[in-house]
Amino acid sequence: MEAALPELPEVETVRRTLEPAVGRRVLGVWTSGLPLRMSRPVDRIGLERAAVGAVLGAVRRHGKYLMLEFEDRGELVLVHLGMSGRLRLVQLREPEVPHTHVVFALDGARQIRFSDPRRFGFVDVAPSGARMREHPALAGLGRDPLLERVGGSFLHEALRRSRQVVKTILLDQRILAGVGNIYACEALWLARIAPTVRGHKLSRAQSDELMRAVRAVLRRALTRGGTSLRDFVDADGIEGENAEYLRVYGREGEPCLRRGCGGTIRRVVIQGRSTFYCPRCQRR
DNA sequence: TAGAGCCTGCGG
DNA sequence: CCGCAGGCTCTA
Repeated sequence: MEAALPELPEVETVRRTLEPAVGRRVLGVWTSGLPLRMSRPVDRIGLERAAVGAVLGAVRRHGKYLMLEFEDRGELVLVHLGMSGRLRLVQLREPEVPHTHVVFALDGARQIRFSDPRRFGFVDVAPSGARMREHPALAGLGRDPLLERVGGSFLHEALRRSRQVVKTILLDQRILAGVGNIYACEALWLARIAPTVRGHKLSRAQSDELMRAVRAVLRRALTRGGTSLRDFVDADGIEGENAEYLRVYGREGEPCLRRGCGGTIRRVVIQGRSTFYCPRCQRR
């Protein structure tokens, strides 16, 4: 079992752990100089303009994106954790982990540090407030299932418009923001829908059930996210926690955990991603 | 719209 | 020691 990838619940957990930094002033910004997502360099000048000298006003999230908002500034700092990104609020004296790429020095001998071995994540500057969506990463972002009321009708409409299989649609951040590979698998299992079904084949009732399953899976993971993060320093802690609540992900060849099903979990590749499901109880 | 590419760690 | 892991962007 692998450690939790940063999907919506993990990102929300990170957001909460950053809250104590609100009210602190940014004294400086340091960058490693290495390029991050898509080999793009970090805009250090922009980060300084947006943050240095300002007081952190809020830490917000939409989907898998984090936004650091500052008081009396027209820009915010946008963070995506990619696959292996970490954003941590630490004491100055805490040793720096390898692959640290951006550090915000705060008053009170604290730092916010972004580390990311694979460099699939990024830290960038975006306009704050209503103009936030001018940043290309946020422009087409869909609805956040935990921040907004998203009904089955919304999902049903998106499914009807598409010729893609349902799992691909769940992963489309332009529709629902925050669902990743693991929770897409988990939600489909919970809703008893096979990942390979074409979206437009789903009934309104199935869409309702799937939307409820998405929320349930994300909420459940979020309640355990705090636990995972506390155990985070202790790397083994996360894995145990993860394995405990994942019903299908990573369980190829193992028995389906649905009561009375008796099926065996299968792995298929959809859109180049491992997809786990039970061919017995998840309807095609 | 499908597939390549980005990247490092780690499992086989 | 090769190849898989995967979120997102870009290209054909």
